[in-house]
Amino acid sequence: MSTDLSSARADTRAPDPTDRVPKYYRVKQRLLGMTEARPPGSAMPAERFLALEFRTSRTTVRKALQELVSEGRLVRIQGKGTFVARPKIYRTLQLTSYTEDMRNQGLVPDSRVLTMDYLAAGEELAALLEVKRGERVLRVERLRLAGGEPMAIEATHLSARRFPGLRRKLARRTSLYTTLTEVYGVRLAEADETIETSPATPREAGLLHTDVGLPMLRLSRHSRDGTGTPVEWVRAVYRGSRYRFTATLTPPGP
Amino acid sequence: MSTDLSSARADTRAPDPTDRVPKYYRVKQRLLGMTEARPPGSAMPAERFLALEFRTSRTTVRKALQELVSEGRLVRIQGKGTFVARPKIYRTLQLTSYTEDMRNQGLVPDSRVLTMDYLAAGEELAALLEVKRGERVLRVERLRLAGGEPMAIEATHLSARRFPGLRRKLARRTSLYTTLTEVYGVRLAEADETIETSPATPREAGLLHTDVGLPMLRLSRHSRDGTGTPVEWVRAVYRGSRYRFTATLTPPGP
DNA sequence: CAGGGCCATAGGTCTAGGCCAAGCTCCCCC
DNA sequence: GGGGGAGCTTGGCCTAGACCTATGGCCCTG
Repeated sequence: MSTDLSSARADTRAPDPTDRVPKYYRVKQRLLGMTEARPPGSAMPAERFLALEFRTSRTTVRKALQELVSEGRLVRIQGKGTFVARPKIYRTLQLTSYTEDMRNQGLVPDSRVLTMDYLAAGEELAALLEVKRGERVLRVERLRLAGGEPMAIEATHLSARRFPGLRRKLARRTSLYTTLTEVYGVRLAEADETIETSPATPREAGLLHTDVGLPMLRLSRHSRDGTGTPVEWVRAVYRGSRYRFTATLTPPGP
Repeated sequence: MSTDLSSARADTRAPDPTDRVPKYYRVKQRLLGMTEARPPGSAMPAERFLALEFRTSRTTVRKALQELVSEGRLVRIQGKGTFVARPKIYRTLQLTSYTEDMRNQGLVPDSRVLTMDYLAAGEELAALLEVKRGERVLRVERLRLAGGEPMAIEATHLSARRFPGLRRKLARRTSLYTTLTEVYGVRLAEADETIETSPATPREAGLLHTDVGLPMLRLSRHSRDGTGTPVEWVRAVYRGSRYRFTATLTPPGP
């Protein structure tokens, strides 16, 4: 086990630099084996114990564990321990509501409004919503839960002029999309979505019960109604370790 | 600077646990400021220098730098230094070819075949391609480049029986999709795609000139022709720090 | 003048260990 | 019997430093 380093050094230049495997990565693979052998929810050995067992430092074990956490295979809870995680959830990239989408997977959805306020449209936001610069925009920031677990943070921006009184109406109702249809007669027809990955900020980590710096899936959506007029602009952050997006594609139009 | 921790401890239970900011994160934000003040390609100070300047350990500086790398804001080159990165590239989630998509963004695309071999379909692959278990499947693994820079690894799986001689034909031609259409008369009509994030393996990191463990965007695509028959099954890995996916969505069908 | 080797400097990996914060258990005391 | 705290265990954060490899400039030599 300790000869591998020297043997790697022996062949001065490997044909492709594919073989150099850091020590933490081999630890990770052994841990992965342990993970797969246990049912979700079961406890892993403590970090200090693993460090002894693998004859390495706790730092190295932690790096391996952290990658497994970011893959959604382990969950760490300070003061309790490290546990095998449950499989990822699918999120459909369609114009479906979060509530609907989660129910289809047999999960109990829930939403909590974090903030609901007005702000003055800046350059970019004004262009996206087709309002004048400085016009009032309603921002609704919600925490999305599934089975009691926080899953995503979603900030929706809508023109305050176009949807008067929306703020008060939303205080009582749950679904934004239903309200838009029933009260304002607006139905979403299409949307552009962008997906990328980036690490969690401290605020996001706190709200999502996740660690700072873990990879998140960042999604932004720009939806329009049947006439092509913009309705909403959304920025959402999903826990990368819990989610997976699916979409159905068709060939480019013209 | 050192009172923040004790003040956080003072109020026994903060309303939301949003404020606890690790030291490396504050370092990151200062580095982010430096990043934004410099043009792409310019050099950042050395890690050891930054550690002295911020009165912290090199480990902490490295953690901050690593997050900025994973966000695609910095690039690190061993032996040279750390440099400000260029902005992310968009990849359209449509049934367009990689080549076409990159050209639309003014980038020079290129592909290199890594491996091209046959394998026997396992349970899962057989179901996806609608072939019998054990039937021969052609796997083409390609490295995708843009502007000379490696961007993604793509492994395409196709039924060998349905596309006889494809292997030889692909040796000369560049585009798989064009070959399918012109030689076999097959045109892709729709596809299911799944997107998630997970860390780079050593092999991927080597091929993509990236660091092991950095978040990648993992995409799998299942395409069908006009009759609904499966044509290909693709697994691809894109550099999360360089890419961003976009899709246009429509409401659910029925 | 070209080639080759030395060396300084950059990032890459790993160690050993300190202290903090969150859960849990158990026991003592009222 | 119940409440509260002490003390253990677990993960979270940070330090200081060793040793590695890749790069590139400098200098020496043929």
